[in-house]
Order: sequence, then C-alpha cells, then structure tokens
Amino acid sequence: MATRKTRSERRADLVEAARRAMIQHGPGGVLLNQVAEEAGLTSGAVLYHYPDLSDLLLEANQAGMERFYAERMRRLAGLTDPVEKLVVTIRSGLPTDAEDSDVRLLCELGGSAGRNRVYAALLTTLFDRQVSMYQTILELGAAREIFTLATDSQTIGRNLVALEDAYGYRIVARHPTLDAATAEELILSYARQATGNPLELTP
Amino acid sequence: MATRKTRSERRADLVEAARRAMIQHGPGGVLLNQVAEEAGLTSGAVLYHYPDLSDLLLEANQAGMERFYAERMRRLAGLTDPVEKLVVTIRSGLPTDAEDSDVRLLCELGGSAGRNRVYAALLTTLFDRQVSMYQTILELGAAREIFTLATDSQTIGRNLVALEDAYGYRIVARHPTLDAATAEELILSYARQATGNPLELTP
DNA sequence: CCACTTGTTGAATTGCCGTTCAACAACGAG
DNA sequence: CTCGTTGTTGAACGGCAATTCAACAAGTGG
Repeated sequence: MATRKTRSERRADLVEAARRAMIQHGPGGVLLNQVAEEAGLTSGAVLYHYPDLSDLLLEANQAGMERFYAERMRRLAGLTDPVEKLVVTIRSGLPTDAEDSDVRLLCELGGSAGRNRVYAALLTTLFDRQVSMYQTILELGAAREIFTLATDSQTIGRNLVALEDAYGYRIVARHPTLDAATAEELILSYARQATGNPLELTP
Repeated sequence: MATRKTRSERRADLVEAARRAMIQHGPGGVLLNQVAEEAGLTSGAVLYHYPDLSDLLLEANQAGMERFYAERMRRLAGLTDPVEKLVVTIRSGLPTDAEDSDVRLLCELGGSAGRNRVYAALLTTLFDRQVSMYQTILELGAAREIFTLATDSQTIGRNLVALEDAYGYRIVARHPTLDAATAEELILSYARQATGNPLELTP
C-alpha cells in the first residue's frame, strides 16, 4: 500500500505521473490505470483526487509548459551580452536529444491541437510568449547597435520560434542526420542573416 | 447493408475511411467501429480486409503523405520561373485553413512520431524529400543568377521546410493572428534574405 | 484518548471494444 | 443454371477499463 500523503503532495505526484504516462502513450492514449501505476496507487485513489482524468492531464500539460518556459527564462536571466542571450535561447528551445521528455510532450500536444481546442489555446499562448521573449532580445541588441535587424522583430521572433519547434519535431522523430547540434547551426544560420551579426561567442 | 465491392475498391474505401477517422480521433485513438462506420460497413468487414487495424492505418498514412507530396510536385510542374516556383511551393506547403485535412493528419503523425518509429521514419523521409525539392528550385535559380544564395542550398531548404511545418501546426491550432497568408509572408521574409531576391511575382 | 476527517484500497458492476464465426448474399466461371 | 468463391452481416464471446462503494487506515482537533 502507498504511504498516505496530503492533498497537495499527492496532486503534485499525480501531475508528474500523468506527464510520464502521456509521454509513453500520448495524451489521448493514457489510461487511468497507467497514471495510477506511475504514481504507485490504484485507479480509485487517482479518481479520488481527480474525478475527471482530462482535468489531471490538462493540469499536467499546463504545468509542463510553464516549466519549459520558466526554464528558458532562467537560463536567460544572468546574461547581458545580446549575442550570448540569443545563442543560449536558441539552444534552450531545442530538445537535448530524442528522449527529451519536455519537448516530446509538447510535440504530442501539437499533434492533438487540431482536435483539442484547449491544448491548441495553450500552445498558441506558449508560442506567443516565446516570440515576445525573442523580440525583447532582438530589440535590445538592436538598440545597442549590436544587431542590425533585417526586418521587424516580430517576424524574426516568429520565425525563430517556428524553426525551434519544427526541428524539435525532427529531433524527437530521430532524424538520422539532423541532431540537436545541427539544428542549432541551422537556426543560427537564419539568426545571422536576420541580425546581421556573426553570432560568435567570445569567451 | 452496404453494396458488395471488389477487393481493391473496398480497400481504397477503407483507406479513406481510416484517414477520416484518424483526423477525428487521432492516429492512436481510432476505433475499429469508427473506421467501419466511416466506410459504411461493420467491424467484421473491416477485419476481413485488414485483420490488423494498424496495417490499415499505416497504409492510409503512407498514401496521405504520397498524395501531399505528389500534389506539391504537380503544382510545381508547369512553372519555369524560379521566383514563381519558389513562391508557389511555399504556398503549397501550408494548409489552406485550420480544417485542411491533409496537414491536420500530418500534424497528428508528427505528434506520435516520438513514440512510433514507423511514423517517425515516414515523416523523416517526407521531410528530406521536401528539402530536396527546395534544393532543386534554389540551385536552378542560382545557376541562372536569379538567386544569390546566402548559404548552401541544403541549409536554406531545411529551414524552408521547417518553417512550413511549424506554421502548419500553428494554423491547424487556429492561432488567432497567424493565418495562412501571414505564414506565407513570414516564410517569404526568410526566403528573400536567403535568395537575395525580392520574390515578387510579375504577371 | 476519542471522534471525525481524509486518503487509500479492493472487489463488484457496467459497458464497450475487439474478435470469432456461422450464415447468407452477390458474383463469376464453366 | 449451378457451384464455388468472395464479401458482408449479426450475434455471441471474452476481456479490459472506468466507475462506484463499502471498508479500513492514518492522521487531526478537541
């Protein structure tokens, strides 16, 4: 029998269990018992905390996106050099490898967004937030005359996020010649053209 | 009762029915009875033609990708002007709207590619074929000195396909301010930088 | 230390889904 | 026309998953 826990502790456990289950079986293929097993509980206990499984899944995905975005901001936090900011941010938007669970789950959600309006809205928000993040970096670099933007920052920001997303899918799908390092170089190729900066880190 | 049909006719019907069912419920969420209903048959009849449902789904997806790629080539076929080729090809890679069933299904597959190696391989192949398609257009335009490529054609081709893919996901997810026309303009923004050509059609 | 609340289990229930198969209807060859 | 083949149905079976709930264990306030 599982040790008894408080409401909030158990709910947090279940959110993580749901994430793991979704990564294994997809957001639409998760079974109540799979979540229960991941959490080391019975299905009844899961239902006690979340009478509707889809509520749990939604909460788990919201938390996952929040975490993904927060982690990107965290990595960006200490930096001052616009070039370094841009390079680091591009890197933080790509999966580390095909097993990267955060990106894998985001891909799963992207796939079901055509059917599921709620997930579609969540992903739309995430996309726009990431675009803003890039816009800030670009505008700041331009103000300091380190970047010479080839076009407006929204266009560049959208294209950068779009490239990240697409290469995330390819990496997760195990493209044989397109790994994370290659993807980073491909996106940098665009970023160089768009900023007029060679984007080379000088340590 | 459904009218009796020949083996190949019925199999073609089932492939289409499977496509419709997958668009509605996702590749992992399709039920035998849903395919049967879409085809106007009973589950027994479906099983008679495809003892394993996953075989049918695979065939349907393969056919869908082939159709998608063939349609792009068809639209490209009559054109000679590199600028027109490039613009038309960019347009043909985007969904017409959020209901575009071909792209919606491709997105679904992209989502499950992290779990399903077969779909991952299929999508990888499709990606590479589309890159080659762009490379041909780019190289030909460069040879005729209409394009001045900012970098190698593979990099540009990969980025173009990546942008198409990503904006396909956004359009299918009904981004409120990012429709097909906007996406086209965003991709063209990159294509202009990459080819050194204003990419304006002169009719 | 006692009553009450909260978290968890396990068994029973229900319903749906895939699978099988006997029967039958439509078609084609001889 | 007839017989074997092919495509289709509908009913029956088996299994699995969600749901419900009585019982119980583990804390918590008085």
